[in-house]
Amino acid sequence: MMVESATETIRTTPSNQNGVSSLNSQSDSGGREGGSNGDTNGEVSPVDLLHLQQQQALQAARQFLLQQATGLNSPSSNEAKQPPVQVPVSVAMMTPQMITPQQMQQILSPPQLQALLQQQQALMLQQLQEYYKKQQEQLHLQLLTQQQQAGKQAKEQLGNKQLAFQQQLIQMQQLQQQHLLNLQRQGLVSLQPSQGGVPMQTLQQAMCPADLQQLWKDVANVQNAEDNMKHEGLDLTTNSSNTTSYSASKVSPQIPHHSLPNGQNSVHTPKRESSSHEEHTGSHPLYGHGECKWPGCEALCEDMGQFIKHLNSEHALDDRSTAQCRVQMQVVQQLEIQLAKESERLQAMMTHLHMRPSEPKPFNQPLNLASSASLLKRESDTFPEGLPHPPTSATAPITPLRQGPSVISSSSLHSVGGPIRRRNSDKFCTPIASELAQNHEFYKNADVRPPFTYASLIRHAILEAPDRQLTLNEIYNWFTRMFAYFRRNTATWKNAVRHNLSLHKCFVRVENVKGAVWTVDEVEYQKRRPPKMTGSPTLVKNMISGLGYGSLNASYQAALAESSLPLLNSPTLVNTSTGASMNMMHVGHDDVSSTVEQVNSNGSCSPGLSPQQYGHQVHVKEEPAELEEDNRPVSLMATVSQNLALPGDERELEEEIPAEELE
DNA sequence: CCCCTTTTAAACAGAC
DNA sequence: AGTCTGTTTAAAAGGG
Repeated sequence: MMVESATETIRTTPSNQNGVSSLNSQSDSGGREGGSNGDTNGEVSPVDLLHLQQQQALQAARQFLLQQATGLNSPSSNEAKQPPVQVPVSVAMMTPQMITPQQMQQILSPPQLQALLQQQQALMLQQLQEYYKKQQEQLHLQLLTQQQQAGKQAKEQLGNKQLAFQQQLIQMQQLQQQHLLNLQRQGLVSLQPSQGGVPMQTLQQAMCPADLQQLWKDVANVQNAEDNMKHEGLDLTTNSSNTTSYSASKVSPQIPHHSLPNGQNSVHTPKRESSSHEEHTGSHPLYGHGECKWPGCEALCEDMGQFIKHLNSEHALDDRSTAQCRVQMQVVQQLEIQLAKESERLQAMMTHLHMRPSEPKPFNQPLNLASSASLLKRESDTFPEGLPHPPTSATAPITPLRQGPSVISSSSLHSVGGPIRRRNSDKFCTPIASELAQNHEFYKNADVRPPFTYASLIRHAILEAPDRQLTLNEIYNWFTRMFAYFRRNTATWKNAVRHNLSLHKCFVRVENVKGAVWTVDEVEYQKRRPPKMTGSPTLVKNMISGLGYGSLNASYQAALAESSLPLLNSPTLVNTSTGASMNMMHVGHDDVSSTVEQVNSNGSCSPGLSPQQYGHQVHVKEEPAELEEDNRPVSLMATVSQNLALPGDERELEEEIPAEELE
């Protein structure tokens, strides 16, 4: 393989994601105090430029999210063609101020980010070019003017000024080139919707981390201003306008807002169909805590009368209100669909587990974790599994919302936290496969370090093999084949691979006819890493709060099913859904990986559980006994039943759900 | 601060 | 002798 030979010595930065961040830092710092603007006119400085970019990105991002969230198909978006670049509603619904950059990354899957980025980059590029052009023109003009006046002015002065201008001009050009180069380097310039392999990196490189951070921050800030409208949350109108004015004013007014098909959509849409506005009655769902609860509005109204007045004046039947209304309708619609689905699923699950289908509790549902993107973050043993075939979730297809198996990946969750631990959730089949598949493509082409540990990668590689065993060399090949990242620094990661193979008990070396092969001892693998995973509690909470929207990540569901089933009995937990369920989800989510992986090899699995896992391994070394095929598959069921049987018994729970998590 | 996991580096041994 | 494989040890980084 070229891989081997390609032992590039180029950027051998051992540090993980360094490469990514380092690149961009320049753009950021570059503009910083550049103070270049000060003198001549109120020219826009690099700093402003950056702001501009950020704003654009921000807009694009918000647009994207909202778009996805509302399900409104803006004709302009080119992702239309692209498969499942979707963001779960819940994401958009999340309390804005809580969305951190990291979470964003985690929320959006690589492909999504790519799409988003591409969009945004296209815009930015375009605008940048225009901007540069303008600037140059202006400079030239000024230069000319100066020259003309030169005659009357002291030569020295002129010389200085000219020099200054020229320098500025040069600076501009350099900046521009640099920027373009930068963009090109990342392949951003070619905004083909193909999405083939624009790596995550791209995003990060195109915008330095700082930019990104800023971007997210801005998003948060802007939205922050509107307090929590998580419920109503979809009011783009105010948001977008705020955003623009707010920041645009700071920057340069030439920011074209056109890029936001959606936002305007809500404002300008001339349609006035649905006009469900018959609020103002006794108890006003739109009024609470002295505030108007209209999406995006938080006008303070001391009393009902005032509120009514406000309502009639501010939220009369106009285009805007209508648009907002429609959005809300969509939201509700989606939620209903989702609810129905989840309910159905719950029923099936309970039935399957021999539980009384008690009340179709509508409550469990609200747990949508719209997470996606299994972006960065290491951990999550999960692995982008879906390599071979994306077994669409057994359930998912229809709803636009949920349709995104690709969008939702458990990994994201874990990622949040860190190491997570997996349990025997392997039995579950989750729809994430497809998503992973996507990610897989991504990692294959993007020189991005996969967010998985060596151990999980190795395991995956081995499990993916026909007979679940690979030679060291085959493992190497798998790495290089699957991840662009591992096509360099071979010595380093190979050493790591060997090290991992030797170090972890879960990897068993088996003497084979033609040599030695490595296999995976699932039991051991599951055992390791007792440390509880902790997804960022915040994120979790956010998701929950923002939740109620979006789709329930299958993986989470699986996790939920696994770990929480026993808890379903407890009304408290169920109702509260938030805390408890969240945690539970957490607990399980890392399992996804395994789940996924299994899905892969098996090809398909029933939503319930797929018994046959990679059960049989070629045990050799030590204790072969325990893990007979028969035993494995049982785990889930066993666990469940055990739990069911002994509600009070902590045994299993302890393992799966550390006390704290249950808290 | 301690513990644990993961990653990276590197030394070393045995086999080919 | 050089390369591959495997095993170990150590240290640093990150998180809980």
